[in-house]
Amino acid sequence: MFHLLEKRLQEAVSAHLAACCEYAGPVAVGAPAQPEFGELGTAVAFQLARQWKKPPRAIAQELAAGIGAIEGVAALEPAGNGYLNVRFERGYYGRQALEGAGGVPATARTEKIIVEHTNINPNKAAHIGHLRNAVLGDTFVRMLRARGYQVEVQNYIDNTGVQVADVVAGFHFLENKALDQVAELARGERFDYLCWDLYARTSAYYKEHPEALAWRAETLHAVESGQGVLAGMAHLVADAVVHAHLKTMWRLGIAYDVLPRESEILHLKFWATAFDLLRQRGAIQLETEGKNSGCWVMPASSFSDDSADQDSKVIVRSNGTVTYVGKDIAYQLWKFGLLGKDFFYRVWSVYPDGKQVWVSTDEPQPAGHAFGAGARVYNVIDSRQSYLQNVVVAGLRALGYTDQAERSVHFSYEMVALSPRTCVELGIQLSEEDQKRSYVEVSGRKGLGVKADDLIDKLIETAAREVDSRHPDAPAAERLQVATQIAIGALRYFMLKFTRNTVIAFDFQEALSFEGDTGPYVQYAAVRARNILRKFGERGDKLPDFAAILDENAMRRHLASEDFWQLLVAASKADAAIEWALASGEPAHVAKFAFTLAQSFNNFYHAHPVIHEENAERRAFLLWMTAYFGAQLDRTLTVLGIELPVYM
RNA sequence: GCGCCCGUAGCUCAGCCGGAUAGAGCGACUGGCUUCGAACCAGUAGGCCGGGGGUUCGAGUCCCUCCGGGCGCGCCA
Repeated sequence: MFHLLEKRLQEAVSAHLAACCEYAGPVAVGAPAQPEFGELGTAVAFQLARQWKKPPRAIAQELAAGIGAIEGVAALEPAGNGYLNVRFERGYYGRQALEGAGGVPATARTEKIIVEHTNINPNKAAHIGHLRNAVLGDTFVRMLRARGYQVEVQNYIDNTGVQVADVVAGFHFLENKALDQVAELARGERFDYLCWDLYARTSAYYKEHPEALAWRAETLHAVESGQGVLAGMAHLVADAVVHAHLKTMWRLGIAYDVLPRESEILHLKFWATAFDLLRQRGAIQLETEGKNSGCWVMPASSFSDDSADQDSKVIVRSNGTVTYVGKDIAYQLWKFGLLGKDFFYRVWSVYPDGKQVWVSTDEPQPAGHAFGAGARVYNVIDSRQSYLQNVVVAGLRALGYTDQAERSVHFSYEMVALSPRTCVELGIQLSEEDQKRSYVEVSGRKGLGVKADDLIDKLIETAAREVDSRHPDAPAAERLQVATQIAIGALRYFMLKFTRNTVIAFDFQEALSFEGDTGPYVQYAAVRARNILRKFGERGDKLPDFAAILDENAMRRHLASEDFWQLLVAASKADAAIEWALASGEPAHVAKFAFTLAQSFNNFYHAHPVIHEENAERRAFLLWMTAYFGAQLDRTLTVLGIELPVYM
């Protein structure tokens, strides 16, 4: 609702300035510093003052007089040295909020947006760093969908890379396991945990015995040829671990549409096609001398401003194999539908809610689902890869796809490290240097880190203790469900409360907290709102007909109270918050808004008893406010992927 | 050496293309449960927004510079 008025004001001011003075510059509209100043304001008069050589205050006055009536706006007030503040018509605003105006985007958007996230190497269990990736990506998807965008969620599976090869080498060479033995293990519980340990052990073994690296080479070679025991084992391991990852992510409410796999990129020769394109259009060139002799490289001038100081990037090695960046360029081309090739697809698995997730395959399938060919692509990838992501985008540009290069976004985020205190809890030995730092980086290769499922389990355990003590008589299964929802709420909120370029120093104590700026705080507010309405019903009262009782005049009477008015304005900002978060690419803003909204409701809850209100009209208003807050909290939590427990 | 990111209250962090008196949570201290359940609320203390220069009517926000910290810069992915 707020967003609607915000847009309306912005358009009115812009239109007026265009008509009267041929001004076409930007007009920034936002909430004033103090609520007493009004609901919205603009400082545009200060900008104009310079050009027009007039005092800003005079301009603000002219604007106030010239803009004319705006639907829903009661007054335009010049203020301070040149601000123009706006007061809403309270009765109108309340009534519009009641009728649900401004809740949905006016037009559904047809272009397809691809969001790629998670992308965990399928050779070990997911850890907290992967959780940040997946939660950020999933929440961004939910934000887009909430605003009417069509989104396709991809989770890229590198099932033929070094990491999988190392685990396979571990099974085969280090542990002398046969294919059927590994298959047996893969059918068991927590195969991803077993791989986690084996991966660490194999990596450690390489370090002690560098000659064992030949195992890796042999395995990679076998995987590429697709023949033999090692190749079969690689398939088995990767598939089993992908199933484990999807299960872990599903615990957090995260699902995917399609899993494009590296193996099909190889078999369907995506790279060969991309290579022809790159060569024909001169994006890459064959080096004939120097250290990169025999390699196809992308010149530094393609991706760097001061190319004198930068090395060119090898795309094809001197032995003819393609690097990661090369494969990623091919993959990006496919995402935009520019490769002229596609995968075949089959159903990988079905989620408990019936939704299907598809996987790429090289075997022809009956015509069915098609994926890729997006108009816009977001790649949720850790900021440590920004150099490589730049090269990939430069590849698009060098091919002449400048539009697509601009629509390919590296949705980057900083790593999740561990607090020193948490390292001690996990029994990780810290050097003296590390102890002084505020955080310590995790390492999958060394097996150091917090596994996602362990963390979720620990959160559920902590939440369950609280739930059990508060609701000892509730059925056990229900208590567990509530504890799970609280745990997931806490975890998702924790991963979202930081802006993307903040390094998270993960700390158990902090993450296990359910008070203050946390997910459960927001859930608690929403549960309270629903409890009021439920309790009201349990007393045998019927919910009043809000639309009939609360006409514009009634709204105006109740919203004359500054207290109620500020609460309603705060509650009505959900769309504005989502829109802002989308524009700035910061899911954290939605989390922040959810917290502020919950705070507002808790204030309301504490200050105004609803059920015990004796005046019927006022009670109806309070009940409506409760319902409105509840709906807004619910909506915001949905965007954050946080569920609403039946009680707390 | 080059590139990117960070530096705001004791701690962890917000701060919407530059706008009015810099905010929140935690921690500390004081108070509030026989009410719609206190996973809550009200209040107090706590700041030269890393230092210095510049642009501007106006700078936590933009530019330059220095200091401190992190991450990248492979024919690994």
